[in-house]
Amino acid sequence: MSHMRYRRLMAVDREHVLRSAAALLTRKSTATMDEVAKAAGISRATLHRQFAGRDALVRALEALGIAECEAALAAARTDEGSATDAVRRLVAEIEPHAGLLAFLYTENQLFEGEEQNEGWTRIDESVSALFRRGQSNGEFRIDLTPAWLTEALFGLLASAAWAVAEGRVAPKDFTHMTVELLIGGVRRPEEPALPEAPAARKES
Amino acid sequence: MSHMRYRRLMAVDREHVLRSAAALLTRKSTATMDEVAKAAGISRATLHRQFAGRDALVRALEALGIAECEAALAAARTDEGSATDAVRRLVAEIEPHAGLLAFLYTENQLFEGEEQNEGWTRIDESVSALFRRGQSNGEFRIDLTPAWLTEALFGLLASAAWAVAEGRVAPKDFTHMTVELLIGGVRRPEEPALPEAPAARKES
DNA sequence: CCCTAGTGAGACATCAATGTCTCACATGCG
DNA sequence: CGCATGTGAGACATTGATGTCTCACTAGGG
Repeated sequence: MSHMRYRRLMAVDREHVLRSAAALLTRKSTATMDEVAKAAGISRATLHRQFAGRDALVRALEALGIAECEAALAAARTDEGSATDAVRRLVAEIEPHAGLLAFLYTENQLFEGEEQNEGWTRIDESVSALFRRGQSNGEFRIDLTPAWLTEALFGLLASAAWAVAEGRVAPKDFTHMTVELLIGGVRRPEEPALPEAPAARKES
Repeated sequence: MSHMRYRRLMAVDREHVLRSAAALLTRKSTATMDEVAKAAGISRATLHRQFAGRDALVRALEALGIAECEAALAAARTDEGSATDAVRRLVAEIEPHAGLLAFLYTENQLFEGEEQNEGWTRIDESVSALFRRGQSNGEFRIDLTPAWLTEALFGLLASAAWAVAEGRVAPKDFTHMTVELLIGGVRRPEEPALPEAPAARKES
């Protein structure tokens, strides 16, 4: 935005185009280049000037998703405090971009080739490291591999994004539901012989 | 299979075609009708005689997935015993078909229309009922809605199918990882003041 | 005020997947 | 041994998305 003034004329805001495309493709992953252009408020010609083709657009979205994941990882400071809280922060940071993630998740075209973006590898390793840390310090169970926990985290994020988009869960519950299921599972926490037990954490 | 002999000539086994298509599309969801035909060992013409088009094929796969889910629900007897064990049985029953489920999951074309197959609705309700039962009898926490838990279950199944297909987790761990994460979450179960605590359930 | 860069609109060719058709062939049946 | 049925192979047209190009227009800079 801020650098827009430096461009001559009403140059297309590449960032805005990407956001629009992400929002549209999240809802309709088969959307046409024409639809993407209209959603961004530009013509197909201009869209094609920015992104050489649908493939280039998807790649750009992938890069955007990777950048946002890495930004979220940095902002969540996953190496500070308890691993549990770090996971909470991480999910909260990623939440706004879960829609894009869900879209990329289904774009298996990105993964079936040999040359899959190394960015995902780095992200996977960062998240895995977080789970490994939690296992090392006794917060997390050790019978679930960090690789699986990482997969599950992104899977739950995508599921939550879908569920919200479909109106099956309230958007405000996104983080809570994702994080709480991942952290604590569905089982009701056992109450160690307390006659009066708090049913569940009331905090919304 | 058994009724094959009743067909004249080497009539195409519709069931076999569906299975092949499911297996292929699970790996490469953009596979061409020609590829699907080759994978099933038949010609494109014959494939097209069985399924009027790609759309019809996907619909048939959807029906197959629904049927398998309902069969799994029935076999798991989700209304017997503890809800926790019922979830375990359900995941174990669905596991063999998780690949197909994962494919259908990404085929959002199936859901964006207005007329989405009511079979999914019935399945959702059955699974939701199971979670609701677990909440009613105190096994499950009540701050996560049954709708979300249902979404999460299928999301985790799809994630696990992907992770196995990509070789990130061992196929034999599928059920355990899915079920244990869903049931217990990632947090290590608290050990109520036992000096010598079993680290984690050893049972594989 | 003129010039230039960037845009929108549309025409046009291309390309891949698909739907449709024909025809030869094989196999089981009578 | 013919016949009928279902199949494989391929040709062909269609369709929809895409890539490419031209051209007029507009808005800002000099």
